[in-house]
Amino acid sequence: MPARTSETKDRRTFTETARREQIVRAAVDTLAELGYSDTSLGKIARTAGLSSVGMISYYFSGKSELMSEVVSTVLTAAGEIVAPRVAAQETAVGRFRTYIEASLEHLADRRAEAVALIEITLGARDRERSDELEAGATEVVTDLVARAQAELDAARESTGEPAREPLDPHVVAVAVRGAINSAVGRSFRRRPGSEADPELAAEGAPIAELFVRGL
Amino acid sequence: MPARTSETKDRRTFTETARREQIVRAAVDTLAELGYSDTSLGKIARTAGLSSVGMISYYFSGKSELMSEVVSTVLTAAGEIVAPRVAAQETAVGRFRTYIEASLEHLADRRAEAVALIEITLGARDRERSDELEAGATEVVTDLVARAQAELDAARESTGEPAREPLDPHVVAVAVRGAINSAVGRSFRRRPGSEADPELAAEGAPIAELFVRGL
DNA sequence: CTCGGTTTTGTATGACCGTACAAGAAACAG
DNA sequence: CTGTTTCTTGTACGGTCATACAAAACCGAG
Repeated sequence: MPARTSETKDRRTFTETARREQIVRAAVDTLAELGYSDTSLGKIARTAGLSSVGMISYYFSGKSELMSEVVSTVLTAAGEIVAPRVAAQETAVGRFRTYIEASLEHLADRRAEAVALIEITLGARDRERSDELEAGATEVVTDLVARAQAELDAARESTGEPAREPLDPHVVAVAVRGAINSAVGRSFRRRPGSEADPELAAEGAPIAELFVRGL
Repeated sequence: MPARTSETKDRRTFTETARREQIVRAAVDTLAELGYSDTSLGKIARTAGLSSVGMISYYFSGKSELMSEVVSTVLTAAGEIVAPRVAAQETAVGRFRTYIEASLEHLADRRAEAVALIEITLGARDRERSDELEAGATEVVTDLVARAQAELDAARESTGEPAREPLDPHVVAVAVRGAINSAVGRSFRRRPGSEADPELAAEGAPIAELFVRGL
């Protein structure tokens, strides 16, 4: 074991990162095409063009780690696209609207990733981590909803409009996330495959409008 | 083969109907507890208190038929509760609102059935039938949405209120169904088990209000 | 009691799964 | 060239699954 200056371990070989990426991509495509229950390491290896399942075992400690890697890869990519667009908005309503629109536009471009994520979330037996993730996402939306609500209420008060009975932001947030997932599912049913779906991207605006009107 | 007057086959033995019912109930509970991918005929037999899986094979042609029976049983029960309540409403908005409220109240009382249905829908490999079912349900909602929209538009016009840009009823319907499913899923995550969840039942009104405001 | 259908039990089979592992091939450093 | 590490291949094991099927138990009618 050679002594290094700062790091004691060389972290990742070139081959290793490339292989891991290749396998994760194949896992995403397989999950999207076959669903969680019909996805096996053998099928993933086949999709990836690997001649042996042993390959996957070499680069991942097991199926569980591979699935975790898929989830974190997909979520990280989504966050990097959506978060800055949301943050760029100046009003709370704009941020809420943009979250929905940007999410659907992003998912329309990467439907396989989106479906793979849903499959893992609903299919994996180890639900603790999935639930944690879902809860985190819902919490973000809850915050966006609450702030948009406050902004709209203030605006209504200043123009003398009658106040509305406030809706529980958490309930609204769950509805929003359900609407997004449902739209993605329908898009995939309507047109299976990995190509982008412009119809899905176009649904962001009306869905956002629907919820903003309701706040 | 004895010749009968009208029916050539005696339809169902007493034992047969009772056993089928017992097995379907056990399937529902198992699906709700373990999820589709961890549900097997063996586990279902165990839940039902049967000493052998052969029992299931005797009363059902296979796993596929059992799952179909679960789906149709659950959907029939739901329809019998929700449909008359919806039909009793006099206004289109009332029918739309009642659909959401009655659905959530019914599902709150029978969460195991609801979760089992979702598990089959998302987990079963034979997606044709599930997609057909989901499409049918969404079509019903689409109709409710379109009529409520028309009613609200007419009301706005008669009071001189400005007209709203109309939202695609199909997009709204998908959002509604997603919101319902999402609420059920969260209820089950919050409190696993088969007992009724009063919180879920109470969410019907605000969710309906949210969508009615948005139309 | 006896017989014929119905119901229940128990087991066998073949397929697929995740994982482990041995052995070979390739890349590479000294 | 040689030894070592990294990478790849192929196979084998233990387990679970859906299904099929044979034998036993049950039960009502004649």
